[in-house]
Amino acid sequence: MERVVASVPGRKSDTKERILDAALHLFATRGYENTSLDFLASSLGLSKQAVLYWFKSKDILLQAVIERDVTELISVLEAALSDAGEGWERMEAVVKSVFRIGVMRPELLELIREVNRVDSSASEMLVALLTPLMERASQFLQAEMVAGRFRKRDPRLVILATYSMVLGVLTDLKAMKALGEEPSVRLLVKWRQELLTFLRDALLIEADTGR
Amino acid sequence: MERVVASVPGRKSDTKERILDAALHLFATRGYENTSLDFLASSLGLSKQAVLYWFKSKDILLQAVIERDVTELISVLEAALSDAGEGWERMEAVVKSVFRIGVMRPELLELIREVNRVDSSASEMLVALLTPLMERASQFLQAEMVAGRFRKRDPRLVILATYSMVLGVLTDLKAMKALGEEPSVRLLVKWRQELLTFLRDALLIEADTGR
DNA sequence: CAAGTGACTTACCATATGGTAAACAACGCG
DNA sequence: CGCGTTGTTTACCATATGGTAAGTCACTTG
Repeated sequence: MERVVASVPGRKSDTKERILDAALHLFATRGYENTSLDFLASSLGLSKQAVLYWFKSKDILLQAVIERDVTELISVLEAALSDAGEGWERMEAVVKSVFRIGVMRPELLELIREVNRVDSSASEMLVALLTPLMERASQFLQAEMVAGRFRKRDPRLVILATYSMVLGVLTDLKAMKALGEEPSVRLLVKWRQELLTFLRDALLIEADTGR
Repeated sequence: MERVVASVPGRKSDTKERILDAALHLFATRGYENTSLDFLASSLGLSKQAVLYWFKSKDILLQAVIERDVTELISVLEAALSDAGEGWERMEAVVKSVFRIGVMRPELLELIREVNRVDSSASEMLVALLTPLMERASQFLQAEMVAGRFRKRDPRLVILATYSMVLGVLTDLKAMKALGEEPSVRLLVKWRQELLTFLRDALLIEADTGR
């Protein structure tokens, strides 16, 4: 409806990527059902059919967004889960990674929330993508517990709780409003620290790691 | 589409309540945009116009659901926040209340998730309803911190984190699937206990309350 | 018992939506 | 230069959706 960049109809266009970008943004911020192909297309200065040329259906578009962006997200987390040192350091690295994403590309996290909600083949895809990561995280936690560094808990609960907490702090903006806070980067930085401490107290077994 | 109970068209019908019940259920499980008035009505054996007779628009229906059900939810929490003893006991009572609701009437919590997401006047209403409760909870936490029973944290973060965590454990079923768990009451009871311990470690200052 | 009212239903409608079919423009290639 | 390919548009469509208007039917009340 505004962005009539009008790339030459000829060859080699970056349209596909631009559609994926817009879809990520709109699905995340306005919701999947609430984003029509017409709206999405015209926000790029395209007709709906151009979108349907690249992605045969809306559902397939959603799947493509997930495949591109969630895969990226997961690889970032996988990296954090592998790189950093032992025990708490590693846990901290993962949480910090998520926060970094939450600040720089909040739409990625909102997309996950959204896909988790929508009833489509896309959500199964998300589960399939997420499962190995969960499995790795679970094994990490279990190892830490056996080593006596983390309190013994059901690792799956720890994951789900942490996941919900971090995602919640980063995406539940409406709830923030009810708390009388406007979300800002400054606040998120502060809360990241507090949340890490919160998690540490909950997980780590006291061994005066330098309080 | 099936439930053609056919109450007498005459007087005094419970239709209004039945519509609210169905709306709560469908909005929570299928989402607001994804639930058409036609579908909702026919699930009650009514025509769409009967629904529009009681509620002038879909948005107003959503607001009515919130007004009826979220108010109820909040009063339950208010009660938990007032009744129980001091310190951790009270915190525990609140969390247990939420879990009780999550087990017995999961739709109530799912509705909150849903409304938090939908962009409508309804979400402002939710914020308005939730704000006083948040305020009370915040004051409670602050008092506990001053009294030296709870660790000193930003109360709003504690609320948001706890809120997200509990709601997440209770509603993020898809995430559970990725963890290889089918949600069941048995599991929830177990996780309620674990989550409480998790929270206690994070919040309570050690004073050997009977570890 | 006639008029009104409460609780619906049937008819209807404008609009939005996902999607199909076909035309069309620019380019690369033989 | 003609011709297929790629990317895109214009036309079109069936269906779904929220909502309006008016009718209907039973019961209540003056």
